[in-house]
Amino acid sequence: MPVTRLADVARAARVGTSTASRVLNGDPTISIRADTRERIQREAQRLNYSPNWFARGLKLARTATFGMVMPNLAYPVNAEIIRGAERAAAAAGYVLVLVDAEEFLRAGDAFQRLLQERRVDGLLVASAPSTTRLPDELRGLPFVLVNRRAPRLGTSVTVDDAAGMRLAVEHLVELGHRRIAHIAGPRDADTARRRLAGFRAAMRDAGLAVETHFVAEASFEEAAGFQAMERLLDGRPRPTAVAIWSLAAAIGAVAAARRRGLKLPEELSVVAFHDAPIAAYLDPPLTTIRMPLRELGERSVQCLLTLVEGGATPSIVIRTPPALVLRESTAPPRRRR
Amino acid sequence: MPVTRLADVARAARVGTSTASRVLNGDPTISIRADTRERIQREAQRLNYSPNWFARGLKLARTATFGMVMPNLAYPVNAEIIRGAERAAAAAGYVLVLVDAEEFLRAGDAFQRLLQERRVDGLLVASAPSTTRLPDELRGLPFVLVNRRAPRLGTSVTVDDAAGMRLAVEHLVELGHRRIAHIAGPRDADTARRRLAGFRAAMRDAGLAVETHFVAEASFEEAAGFQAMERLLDGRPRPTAVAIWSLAAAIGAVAAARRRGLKLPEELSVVAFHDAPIAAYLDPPLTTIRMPLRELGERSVQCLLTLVEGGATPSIVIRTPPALVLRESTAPPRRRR
DNA sequence: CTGAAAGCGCTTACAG
DNA sequence: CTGAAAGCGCTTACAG
Repeated sequence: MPVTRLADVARAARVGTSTASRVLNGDPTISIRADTRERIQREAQRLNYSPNWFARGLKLARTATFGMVMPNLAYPVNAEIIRGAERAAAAAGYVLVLVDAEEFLRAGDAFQRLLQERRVDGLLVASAPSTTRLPDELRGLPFVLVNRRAPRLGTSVTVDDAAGMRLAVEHLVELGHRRIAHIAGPRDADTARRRLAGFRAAMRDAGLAVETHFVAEASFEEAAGFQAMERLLDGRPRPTAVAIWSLAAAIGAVAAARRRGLKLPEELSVVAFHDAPIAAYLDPPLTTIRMPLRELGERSVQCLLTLVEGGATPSIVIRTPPALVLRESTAPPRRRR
Repeated sequence: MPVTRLADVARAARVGTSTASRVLNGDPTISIRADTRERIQREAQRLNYSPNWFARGLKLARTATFGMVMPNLAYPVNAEIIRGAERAAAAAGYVLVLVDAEEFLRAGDAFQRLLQERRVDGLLVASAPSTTRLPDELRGLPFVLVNRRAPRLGTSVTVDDAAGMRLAVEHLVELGHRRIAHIAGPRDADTARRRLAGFRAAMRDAGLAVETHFVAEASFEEAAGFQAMERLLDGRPRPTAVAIWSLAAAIGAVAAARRRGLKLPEELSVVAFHDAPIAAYLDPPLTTIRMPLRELGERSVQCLLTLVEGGATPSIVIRTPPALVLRESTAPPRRRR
């Protein structure tokens, strides 16, 4: 494969490489005869020229690449954040490179090199628990925290988790529920803490008590949701409804309720935080809270862009209102039982 | 951030850059006094040196990076392939960079540049339909098709889809089913065709007929599985069991059966191709066929590695036997009804 | 045993 | 209006 170099284009267009470079990069300070410019562009096209990325990167110390560190690539909810980020990055001429967080955090491994060798201009760090220490190699590299707030660490972009969970509670209250429980996420996940706070605030505003045994903690996975629901159902009085911090945990939780022989939604209403296509095909189809995740991805990239260009940017909370996706896992509580 | 260059290390160790380079890269042809070597290594360590990736890439025309084009990042099944590939790549000193197939195939967009600018040494192309044309920019770049067989295109690594589907059918036959249907994938997906072939072969070997209306086609998504199941259930005689080509389609299909009021597994047995944690939490928990997907990822990287090093490699079919994961969506058929 | 020098393919002051 | 030249940070024949 004979690769076309800038010199080839310049020769073909009968100009110097500097002129070719400036035309092809749209240098605004250049003044050049229209026909020369066209000749250069035509030849570049004809020879199918594209600049050698390494030569350019070496010269400019700039990669036009962002890395995105994502835990749980398998979680359908994350796909939407990724998609948003990819679009925004592409629009700005950047390539987005995805990195599995688990691999990323393993010290000494290949991904550390992404940073150490400055192969990316900036990093989007998504959804890691607050306790995670960012690798030292990150020093000096612009990054933004996606869906995670940690003021001491740096700029972050998050959605309004509390508002989302409030919406869930309000829906349940409106249906007539009073004994509403919450399956919360781990304490070290700030998203989880905000959802819990939103839950408590909404309950307070509705004049409802949150008994201690109405909050169960579950990590992200189905299995944890399953166990948390079992604990909830062991308590007395039993809740008539539960708002769950993640879709995966909700799927596990619903399985636990079913296993106990509870009829959903008649005997127990469930609403899950985050929506995904699969929610519509569960038994029962899950009522969910849809968050502006694509926007989350887009805005995160925009923040990173200004950081990379040397600007400063405050942390952002996306206030686009969450939406209730009404399906069949919520209903008015049974009267007495 | 003052970045350490090779020259800094060389100066600190009081050697030339060529010597430093050779020592740090473990050049086997070098002969050097042990203490000099140690001095160089010590200084590199102390100054926290890591080579500039662009300079090296420019010189060597080699990136130590593989790209992996993956459709449907959200599909939990893919996560396992990715994980396997990442591990194998890291073990060989390569970074694996994930690219969303949808973005990838959009012409003229940022990801084309990954190829055109030779930012990766090779490409893993996963699961695209057979009709997809690979972009022209791919010319000359080593690539392997993952989970897709297309001899005219190039080397591929696949699993034994037919054996997997055969296992599903045999399980159903053993339970006593005779009217077994199949929800197949799109005809343009070669994985789907092989699963269909495996289905037919296993049915034939069991002496069972496959009536035309016992094969329904569904794309990858839940919604398509839902519709395919409806078509299957509209036919007469009705199947007592169905083997489904993808987990997502199976989730949709089960929802359709449930919507019709069918009791699973008593009135209808279902087995899904591919396993994932979520399968255990569905209603009923899904019996699935577990394929060696991690191995698929690993072997694909190994193939790409030999390709990149200039070797030739035949296409591979991984013969590791698939496993039946027995859960609660399969049972003997009801007698008469 | 070790180092000076060329060159990978760009961009960009600088000089006409 | 345009081009020659330096230099980004490496690696590697080549010469001692």
